[in-house]
Amino acid sequence: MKKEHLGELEELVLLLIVMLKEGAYGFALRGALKTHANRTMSIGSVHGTVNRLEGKGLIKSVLSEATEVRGGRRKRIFTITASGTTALQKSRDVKIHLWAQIPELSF
Amino acid sequence: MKKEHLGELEELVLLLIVMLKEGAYGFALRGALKTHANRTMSIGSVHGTVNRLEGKGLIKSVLSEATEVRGGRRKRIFTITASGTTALQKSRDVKIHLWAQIPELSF
DNA sequence: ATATTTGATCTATAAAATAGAACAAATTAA
DNA sequence: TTAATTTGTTCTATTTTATAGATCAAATAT
Repeated sequence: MKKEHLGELEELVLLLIVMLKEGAYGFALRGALKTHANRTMSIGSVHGTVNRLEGKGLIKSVLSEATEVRGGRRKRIFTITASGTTALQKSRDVKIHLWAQIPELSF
Repeated sequence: MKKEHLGELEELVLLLIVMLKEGAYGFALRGALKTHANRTMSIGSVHGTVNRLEGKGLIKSVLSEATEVRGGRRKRIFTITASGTTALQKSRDVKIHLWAQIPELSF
């Protein structure tokens, strides 16, 4: 029974992939997770998430050319797909709707 | 190693508990999940989530008195705690922040 | 050649999400 | 007064997500 909703981390990573644009690859995502969401994660965790996201068709990836920095290997660059965008908007809409009903949380 | 972030469903349920107020119990949550988030879930799933939330101290529960409707048993009423509210605000803040950086999603 | 650095992949485990059956208590009907 | 119905929670099992850490690979330094 395949789950059809975005996990919490999946949503974060999707958002970060859009934000980072051409710079969205493993280590960069890990860094962005830290600076933008205050999440310290292992690189394995990040790759587990993007692999899952790609398996669901919410993102796709291509290998970039190697750069000239010391050790700079080819990066796997991620970009969001149309269904990824839809999933993001859907989950955002639900939350916006719910928050709107709850003035008592002083949002 | 205990996870410290709100799962996707946990967040939804937390929000719904605040929204439903005194009416926040198992079946009502299941109904609200359907009408407000378009999620069809078994009652077992809902209770699994509230139990987890209570174990984390994000909500608490009390048994209400039985009502006089046919079969109306005592309900387990859930209310959010201070840390539950904090968790909700934290996760909301992160998303607001990220969405704000991504005008290209036409939010 | 061989360290060093940047990066992805593999393996294992814990936690979250999910369904469905079992159980319990109240009301209604026979 | 007891069987059926209704409202509700709890228990058990399984799948999917989340997580860390080690391993593997390729590029630049020395």
